[in-house]
Amino acid sequence: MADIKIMNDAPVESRTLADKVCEQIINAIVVGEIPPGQKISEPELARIYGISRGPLREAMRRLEALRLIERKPHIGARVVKLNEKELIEIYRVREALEGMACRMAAEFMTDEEIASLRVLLDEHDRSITQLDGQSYFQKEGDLDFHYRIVQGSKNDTLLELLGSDLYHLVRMYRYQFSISSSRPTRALKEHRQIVDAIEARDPELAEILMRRHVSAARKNIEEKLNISTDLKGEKHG
Amino acid sequence: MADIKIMNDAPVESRTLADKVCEQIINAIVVGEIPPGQKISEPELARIYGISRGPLREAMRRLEALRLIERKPHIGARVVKLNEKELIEIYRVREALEGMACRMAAEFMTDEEIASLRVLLDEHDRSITQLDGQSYFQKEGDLDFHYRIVQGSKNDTLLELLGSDLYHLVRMYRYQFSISSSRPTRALKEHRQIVDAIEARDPELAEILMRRHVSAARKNIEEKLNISTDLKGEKHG
DNA sequence: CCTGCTAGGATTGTCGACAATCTGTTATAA
DNA sequence: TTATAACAGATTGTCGACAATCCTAGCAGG
Repeated sequence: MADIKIMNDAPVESRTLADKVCEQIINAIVVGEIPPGQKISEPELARIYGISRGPLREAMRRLEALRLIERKPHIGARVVKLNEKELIEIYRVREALEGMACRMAAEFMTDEEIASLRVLLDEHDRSITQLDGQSYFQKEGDLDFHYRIVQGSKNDTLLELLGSDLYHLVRMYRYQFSISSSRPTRALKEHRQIVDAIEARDPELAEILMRRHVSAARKNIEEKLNISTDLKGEKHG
Repeated sequence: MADIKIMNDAPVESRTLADKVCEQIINAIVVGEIPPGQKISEPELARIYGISRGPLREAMRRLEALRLIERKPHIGARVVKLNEKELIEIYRVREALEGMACRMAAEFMTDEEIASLRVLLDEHDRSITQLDGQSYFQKEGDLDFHYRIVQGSKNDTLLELLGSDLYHLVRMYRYQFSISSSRPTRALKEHRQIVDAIEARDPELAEILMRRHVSAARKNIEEKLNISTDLKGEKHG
């Protein structure tokens, strides 16, 4: 059901071709349909999506701004190659930004939004116990929670930065590295603590908890990456 | 001398037309040469810059991503209208992002970079005492300092978010609202404290000081805006 | 006088074709 | 055999023209 209803604000309105194709390509890249590092052939993509190169190039400009592709003049565009360094960098940004968002959410979130957030967490709880925390929660469900917090900050700039820009990259990394949220139960517990702080209207605590939550996720990834690189190194010894 | 050498990474290389024109338009908008709220006529701009509408539209897509213009399908693009709400929002984002940057700068900045930062502050000091803190420091000099901190974080994602995206908007707001840094002497003092914390390799303190520094700037702006709106309200009574 | 419709003009969105640049190959010479 | 240079093919960058949509002025009707 969920798909990515979160991300697109306009449903199916009369948008321009470039916009529609852009969204399609975003999803194709995020899901891995267009693999990372692959060169993007403008004529080929134009043929696939049944449009001309004009709108396609406009869409690619937007993809470049989203850091989903990299362009070099007269050479071409490639889907971003995933490297762990940038992943860690993004989590640093998330820690700062979502910490601030959570602080502001504790101030400005409405009681209805908080209640709705609790319902969402209950859904996650069921999803975890039933499905052993595999499918939904690990992919989009977690971002769903975080997105709502950012919404609650009532800061549109923050919302656009995180929701429309960075989260595409986060989703992409999750699909590519198949990063499981590793400890869904633990994460859910932290989510509940965060909501508690927001409900208590305690901005400082809310920010600290969110920062620790994101920071923990980053450290977890760093650890996994180190282990995997260590294993790679062991092979030679 | 300074101009905006900070922002553009590539000097005058063989870039594409769209890129060069994009940069020109960015500066035109930031400086106010193209006034806020004005509708952008594609044929006219294309004629002015001597290019076709194709590259121009690509440039405009980038401008849209930078939040310098707003596009509506089939209607047109307008230069963003400046409103105080968004300005405050941006300062919240800066507080979070630059706080994190400063924390990381305290960890990863090289001794040479720190020394160079001190030299910069000495220049600012002279600039203030000589020119009564009017011209340079208030406009680009302050951002120069902040940019170097972000560079020192060694986090390219952070650098791109702040340096290539948000700072254009910050510069624009400064030109439009002619926001003086209000208390250059005070700001310089805070800058020195920040550098001290970085030099002491104290990430926590560095982050706190930077956040307070940005937060103080935000509150100062809020205060000014409230006063001006109050005055507006008084007129009617 | 005001409201709603219509036609004209202008602007945006899209397309196909041409020019400039890069990449890979091949031929030639040291 | 290796290195250099020219050539061919393909790809990207740019342009002008056509189609679709929107804004506005004018007019008919109430």
